[in-house]
Amino acid sequence: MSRAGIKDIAKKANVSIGTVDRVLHNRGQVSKKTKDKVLRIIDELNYVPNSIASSLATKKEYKIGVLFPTPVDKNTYWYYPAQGIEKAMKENRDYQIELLYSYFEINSTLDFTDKANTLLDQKPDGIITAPIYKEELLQIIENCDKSNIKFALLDSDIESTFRNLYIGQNTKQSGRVAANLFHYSLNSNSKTPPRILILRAYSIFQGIPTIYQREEGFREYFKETEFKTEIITETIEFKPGEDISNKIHSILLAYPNIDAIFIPNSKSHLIVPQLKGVSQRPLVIGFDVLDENRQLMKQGLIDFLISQRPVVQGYESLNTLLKILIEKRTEPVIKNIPIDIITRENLEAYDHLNL
Amino acid sequence: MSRAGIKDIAKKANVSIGTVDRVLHNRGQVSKKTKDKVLRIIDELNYVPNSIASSLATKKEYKIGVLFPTPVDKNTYWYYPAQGIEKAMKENRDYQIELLYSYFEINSTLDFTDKANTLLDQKPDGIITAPIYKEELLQIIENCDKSNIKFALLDSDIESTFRNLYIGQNTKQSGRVAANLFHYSLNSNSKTPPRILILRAYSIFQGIPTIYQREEGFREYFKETEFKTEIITETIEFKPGEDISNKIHSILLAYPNIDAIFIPNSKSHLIVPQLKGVSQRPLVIGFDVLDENRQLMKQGLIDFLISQRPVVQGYESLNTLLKILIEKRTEPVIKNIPIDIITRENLEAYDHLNL
DNA sequence: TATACTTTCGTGTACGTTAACGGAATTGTA
DNA sequence: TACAATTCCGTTAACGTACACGAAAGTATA
Repeated sequence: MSRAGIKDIAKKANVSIGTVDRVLHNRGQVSKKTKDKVLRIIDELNYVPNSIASSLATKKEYKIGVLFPTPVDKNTYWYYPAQGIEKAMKENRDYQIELLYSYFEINSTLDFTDKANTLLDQKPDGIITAPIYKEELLQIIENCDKSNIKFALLDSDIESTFRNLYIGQNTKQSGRVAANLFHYSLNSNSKTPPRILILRAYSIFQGIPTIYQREEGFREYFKETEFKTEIITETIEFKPGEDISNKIHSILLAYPNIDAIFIPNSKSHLIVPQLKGVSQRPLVIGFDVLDENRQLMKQGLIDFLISQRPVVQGYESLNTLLKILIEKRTEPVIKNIPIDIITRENLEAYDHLNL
Repeated sequence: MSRAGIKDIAKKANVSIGTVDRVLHNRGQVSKKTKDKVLRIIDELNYVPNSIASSLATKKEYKIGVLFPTPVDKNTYWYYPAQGIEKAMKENRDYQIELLYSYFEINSTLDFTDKANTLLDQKPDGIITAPIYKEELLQIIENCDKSNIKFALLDSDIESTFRNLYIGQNTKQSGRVAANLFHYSLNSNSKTPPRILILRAYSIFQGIPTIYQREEGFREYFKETEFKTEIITETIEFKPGEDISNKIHSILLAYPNIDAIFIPNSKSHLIVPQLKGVSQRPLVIGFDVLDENRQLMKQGLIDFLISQRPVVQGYESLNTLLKILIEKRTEPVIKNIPIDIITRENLEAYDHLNL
């Protein structure tokens, strides 16, 4: 026999499907006695709702807010999660989903809270965003909890005290992966230990924890292994759109005999073009396969890129959030994103939708 | 206004929904004149069927055959695609799918055609299998075409002259990826060029094209770059279950000063345990994150594994095949699987479901 | 006991599509 | 022209669930 439905339950419990429905959705209006009976039978038949029929019957429209930093172009990380969300929208076009996009200035905590609150005013069923400014975010999440707005966090290094949906990579570990690749690639039996430059360039207010966590993993790896290195660190803070080629140029000039550069965020494309003239090119590991990074890797200016699949993250966020809303789930869902190693040789094998 | 439905079309065309349904599904019984009219209006309203309602209304049961080599345990590659298929089954439990599993002896072409034909006798709607024995497969595919049985090929290096669904990796390129990793990791400025051993071990009758294609890419890479290497090749054919540790041991003894070993298939776990005593351990690159390979990588006996995401392949095969059957698609679908690079450091970040 | 109110429950319609059934219109045959 | 065969098309009952509506039963108040 095929799966038990609401009708089977009703028959077996000598009640109507209406009653079963009320029990299933906790709508009250059912005496404790019959409720218990129905629940028992639901359990007995181990009823699983037919989500197809369910979503056909409900005409509910889901409003979902998307709160990202403004993506200027394909060289902004935040361009990509939105791609994944759009893909998920297409696949779920049978559901009524209204997307409320909202963008905030990446270097302004004020703008973040501002846009977040505007979004909340529209009373969405769920919100997709990222923990760029954790302190401020905590406030927002508290509000959401009160209004029962579901929460999906991308790029979140998972140590959730919050609710709902978390999608992200083990950030520290991704730094270790970078170190490991250097370990393999740098010549160990030269007399002096290899010199590695860690180059942080960001326009986020006070930087973002991600960068430091990656760096932490990076250093930890070398400390654990017997591999000796000399690590130099440089930081560039800049405004979005600002031309920093000079700053970078002078840093690179200051350290002429560097063996490797570690760029702990997506900004390789701002840095490595300055390496074009250099004779003994250092090894470069960066993050995120942005459009320009991809080009520079093809040209041989970037050796390794570590991807955190932003498109997949976006895709999964909407998909899973929707599932949470439909199935009225409450336990938090955690999706761990693999740490992909991209080189010139496997770059083409990843189409942009699974990056 | 929301999406146009079958009813809207009917109204606008002054026909009944029955007629619209007939033209939508090409069931005939409609005069050319009204058919054209309906088609025009379908186009005008750019009607997209509501697949939710559709799948609720059809009670069709889909029979899908799965034809794989017998998976003995978690160290058989073919254990993993089945995992993915099971995952897809769970997600699609609202559809009525009957899975017809069929396993053949991996070293017998006869058993393959035999099991394949038995499967076809059961008249499935689709078949999922892999091009292990291409010649024999061609026959089967021809038969399927005649009976309009849809075909999904896993692990297929895409150069499809066939139909339906192809899922696979660019095999040759994956060999290049391996070479590229050696290129980074092997010490270039020693006096003698590094010595690389290619070790093929298989129990498939006459080997499988995949192995040779990977090898081809591997050699091609070194030929293209100026990187000098000495490449030695050894082959071991064995019966499933046979203990080949002695054979491997003697091969490794024969080449004591090897710098690296390239294992172009999933059999690392049969080979590298023999390296345990060796003082100057060679670099090892293998394929596929099987259970044992994973352990050996953790122990440091395997440096890189290249994954072709067998679980994902299985998952996608059923999912997409189902979509093809439901939407009655005819154009072939091709899914390109990324070439994942796995190391000790990012191993844990891939849970077995996205490998 | 009559009336009003509350709780509990059953019925019916809807969601958009599928597909069987049978009636009307058209064509063919004598 | 009458009748059968065929083609065309409309009606209707599903599919499993959601939810509004109102009826019945139970409880409280006079």
